[in-house]
Amino acid sequence: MIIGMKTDEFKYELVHKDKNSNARLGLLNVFGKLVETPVFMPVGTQATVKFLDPQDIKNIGASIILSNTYHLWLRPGSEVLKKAGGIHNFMNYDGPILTDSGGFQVFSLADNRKISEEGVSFKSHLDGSKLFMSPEDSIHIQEAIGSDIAISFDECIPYPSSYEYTKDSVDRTLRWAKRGKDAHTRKNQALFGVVQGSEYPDLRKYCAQELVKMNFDGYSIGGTSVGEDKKTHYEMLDYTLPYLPEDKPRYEMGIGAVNDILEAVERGVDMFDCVLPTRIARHGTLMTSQGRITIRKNIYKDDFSPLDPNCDCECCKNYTKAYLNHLYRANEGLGNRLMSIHNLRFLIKLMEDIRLAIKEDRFVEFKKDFLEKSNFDERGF
RNA sequence: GCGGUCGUGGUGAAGUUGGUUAACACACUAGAUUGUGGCUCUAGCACUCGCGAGUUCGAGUCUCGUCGAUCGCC
Repeated sequence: MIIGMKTDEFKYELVHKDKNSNARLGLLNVFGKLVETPVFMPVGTQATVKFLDPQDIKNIGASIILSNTYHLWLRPGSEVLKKAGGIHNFMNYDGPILTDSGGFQVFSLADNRKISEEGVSFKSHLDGSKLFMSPEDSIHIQEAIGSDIAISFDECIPYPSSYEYTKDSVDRTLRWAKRGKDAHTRKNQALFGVVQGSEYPDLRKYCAQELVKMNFDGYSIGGTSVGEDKKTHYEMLDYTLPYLPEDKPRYEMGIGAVNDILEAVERGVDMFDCVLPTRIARHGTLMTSQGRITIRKNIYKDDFSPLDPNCDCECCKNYTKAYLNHLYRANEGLGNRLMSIHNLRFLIKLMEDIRLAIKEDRFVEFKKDFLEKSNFDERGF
């Protein structure tokens, strides 16, 4: 907590705007806990960033993490989290936590879902039981979880979707946003609305403007990176960001490739989360200053150099590629932990560099430079 | 010494009454991975059935020999 920072408010402060782009440096006061933006939020779906404990999370420089309403609702359930005194107590992590609404999971991994005006019925991926989630349910669960930032329950539609379907869906998502906002009672929890609208400029604009009228604490941009090409992806941002207020944080959901992050920051996005760094780490793919390294390959079995000589993480400072190759092949938990730490640190360090570049009005050069030197392919990892 | 059983890829092993491209798993190799179902998904990888000879149109599958492993008996 910073002295003078109010512990009872959620506030975004625009610190500096880059002279040559829409990139912006900001400070987010999350009820007394400080988050510098642009920021990358590690994902801890089930009240844990897989393989990392809270000390690891702090050590890599993460200032806020993400968790998930759908997963925590199914297990351990709202009652347990209430009894625990909220997710911070439960997982022994005192930093800010944002919860996704569960909307995405209902659409991405639950079977037999049916969307109605009231909400979504679907089958649990754990035991197949029939469940139902309404926008109000999502908010109530997030209040029980006790996250610092809650997200409106929205429909993340596939790409491509027809204009007609998208229009209907946007209207429903807006009605759901209103209902969620009306159901939200916690004063010490911020609530973000989610802009949908697929690739359609007027629908993105409409959705953003209608949400802004409802005056949320921040605005998420959803429905990107769902199969569209990069050009379309960035256009979706172009169609959305001009309609979001300057004094509120903007969060693009589910983004973690370096080119996507840089393009979004350039357009004025402040917050990101993604499973990408941790998921690919567990599968043996690492993002480094030399480009992409697939650690499971045979060429690393006796390579005793560090994973990334330019990285300051626990993994790179203390261990060799050969050791990581061995840990991967032996399916040892330590490998998952070290490689997750590295990939997260890589992105968090990128965000630190981005913030410095914005502060010094050289973001555009920084971006160009980074992309030229990074050796990643067009996917951005 | 006698009798039985077995001998298939890096590994464990399927292989009907002998019949097209030798199952499957692990390992290995190469991909995938963006609001997380950690240990996932996709694809590839065996001129060959211990060795030699024979029977047959055709043998991993039958016969003989030989080498090796293993069990039992003396």
